Amino acid sequence: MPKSTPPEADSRRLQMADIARLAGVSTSTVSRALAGSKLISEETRTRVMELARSLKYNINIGAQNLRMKQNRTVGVVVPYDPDTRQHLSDPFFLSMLGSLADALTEQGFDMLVSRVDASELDAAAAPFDTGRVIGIVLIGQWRHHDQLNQLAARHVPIVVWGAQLPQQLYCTVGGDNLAGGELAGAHLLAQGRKRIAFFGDINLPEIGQRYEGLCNALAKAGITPDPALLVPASFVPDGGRLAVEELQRRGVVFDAVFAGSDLMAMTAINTFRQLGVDVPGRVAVIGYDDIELSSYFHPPLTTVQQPVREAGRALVASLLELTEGRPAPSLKLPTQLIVRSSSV
Amino acid sequence: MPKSTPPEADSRRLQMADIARLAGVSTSTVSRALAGSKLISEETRTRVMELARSLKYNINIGAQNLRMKQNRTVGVVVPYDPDTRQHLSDPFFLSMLGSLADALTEQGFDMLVSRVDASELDAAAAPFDTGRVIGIVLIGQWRHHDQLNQLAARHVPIVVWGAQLPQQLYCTVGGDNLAGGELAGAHLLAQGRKRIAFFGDINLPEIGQRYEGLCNALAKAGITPDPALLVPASFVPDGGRLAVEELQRRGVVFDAVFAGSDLMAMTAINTFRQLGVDVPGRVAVIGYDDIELSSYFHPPLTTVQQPVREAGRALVASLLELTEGRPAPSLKLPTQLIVRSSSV
DNA sequence: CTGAAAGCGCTAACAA
DNA sequence: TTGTTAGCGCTTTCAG
Repeated sequence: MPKSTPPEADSRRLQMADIARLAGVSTSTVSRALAGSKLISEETRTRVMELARSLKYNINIGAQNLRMKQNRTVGVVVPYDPDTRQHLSDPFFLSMLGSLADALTEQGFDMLVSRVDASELDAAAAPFDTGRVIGIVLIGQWRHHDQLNQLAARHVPIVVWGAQLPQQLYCTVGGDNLAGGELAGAHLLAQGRKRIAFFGDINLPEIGQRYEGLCNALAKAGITPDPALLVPASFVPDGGRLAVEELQRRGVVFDAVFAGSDLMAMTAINTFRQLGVDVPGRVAVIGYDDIELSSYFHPPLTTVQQPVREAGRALVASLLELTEGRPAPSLKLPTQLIVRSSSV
Repeated sequence: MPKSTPPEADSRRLQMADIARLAGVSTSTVSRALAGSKLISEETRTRVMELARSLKYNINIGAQNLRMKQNRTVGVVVPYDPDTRQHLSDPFFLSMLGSLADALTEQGFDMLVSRVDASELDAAAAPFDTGRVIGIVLIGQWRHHDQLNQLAARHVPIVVWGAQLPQQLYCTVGGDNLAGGELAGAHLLAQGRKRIAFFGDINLPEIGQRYEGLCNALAKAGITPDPALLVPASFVPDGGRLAVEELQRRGVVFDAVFAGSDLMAMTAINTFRQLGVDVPGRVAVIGYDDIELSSYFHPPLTTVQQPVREAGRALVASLLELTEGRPAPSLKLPTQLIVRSSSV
């Protein structure tokens, strides 16, 4: 185990006391000057600031935080699900990370990123428990509703990207999965498709709501969902391929696929191509997320767009509410159907 | 500006002194017990530990760090280039982030992620200067060689993902771009292609070396590179399309494209498709990076794989060397040609 | 084996 | 306007 301290051998790090000595004042004066306090005379203030700048002195934030009992870091944790293996490599999650980085930077906060094994989700609170961050944004609700509730009950300031569930103690920000699913369903129905297969694990709250949305759309068209068309695909790399094969094995008739994620839709389309099934001719396919590559795909993928930009901002805003002791209501962000060639 | 302190109104955070009082010992004893010191009797140690666990007490790392002058956080900074606009949304960079997260977690380090405007790159050192991190991993060398040299000269422990350059004071870890370029060129030549266009800004060190590799391959085949085949595409979202259009405008003959990134290759292929140009029939296309979606693309993309997994580990390993005062030689990681359908 | 006391680098009363 | 002093939450001599 390597030590983690730089060798202060040669040039010890500059401290406030050094600046004070060099400026011929007390550390309090330096502290005040650097903080822009009005208690300090214009003259000394600029003198101290100049000195500090020319010496490239920087305040030690750790010490400052300790003294002021403050902190401007938020934790972003990405649960790593041992089953599905979806982790920090999923394009959608990664884009959420980027969006969060932007939103936090904008607000002057630092971002401490960690991965945690989803099966021990309380570990997600570690950065908070140890005082490193003022709160946690968790990307990926999975099926850990209960563990998340426990965290919230422990008063860990946490906001989760995911679906709003009944009996929920924690704050969620998420896309409107129900509406998104319905949008997708309605679009497919409008194209004359009636046998719509759904790929995804409906035990995951978000996926479940997307499926429910699809069912709503079907209901409005007077169609009863056929359980044979529901394939419990997971987020494994080739989930789409497996789902298509399962569908074939079942020998069920279908003319459209609504996949729980873009990645799944893409692998499904590739599998169809290998099988000589024309997309969208024989089967219309629609994905979910609108990751960047969806538009580059062939055929360009019709999909439901998640509001990633807004998501980052909203997650941060809600977390800040929580850390200030105000309640943060869960939020449902609007989604949008992006029609491209894979479904028309 | 929101305040960033949680309301300690109700339940003040537990401290060591609380545990000490409850256990009827001194804080020193608690400190030692929790640290697993052998100076403490088996009995008190377990008693204290039990108590701490049952009360869910956690050591305040900030205070601990201050006192011990240590730190187990490393900064990962992603420069945001105002020109090319490539930032935290590029799939390759994002996957590097993931890989770093893994490598750091493995070593028990936390990861502080920040974005900085590449035009003020010294800001990259801020987390180090303020004592928040023990060193910096910078993803994206761009053309900021000089600024990076300055950071290194200031003794900021920093390792950069990118190309090794002459007169370089900082440590780089990167793929072997020269070999990668040559691999790609040789492959294309082996397919009988002789007029190979290159898409990318060769002023960027990594891209430049890839082009140089291509030229080496051409030279070995006795072919002189044609400047008309070099298109200075950038990383803008549809760089590939623009490059193809430029090529057409030039009216130059070509039978292959080597793109500086997979994204560029993909948009190029899409453009070719729209123009009715068969890939790989009329034009073979090869990308660079091997991002996850390359294999899902149609046609599946031939590309040069960057060793992302190893990269994360290597970057972290080198940084730790630096922080311990040891020199860290720059590293060139082997790359690999992944042949898929877009080129054969 | 345990406790008292000093101090990490900084800020904030309180005095001057 | 400035300095003195105490102390943020922890670890570690140094004594017992």
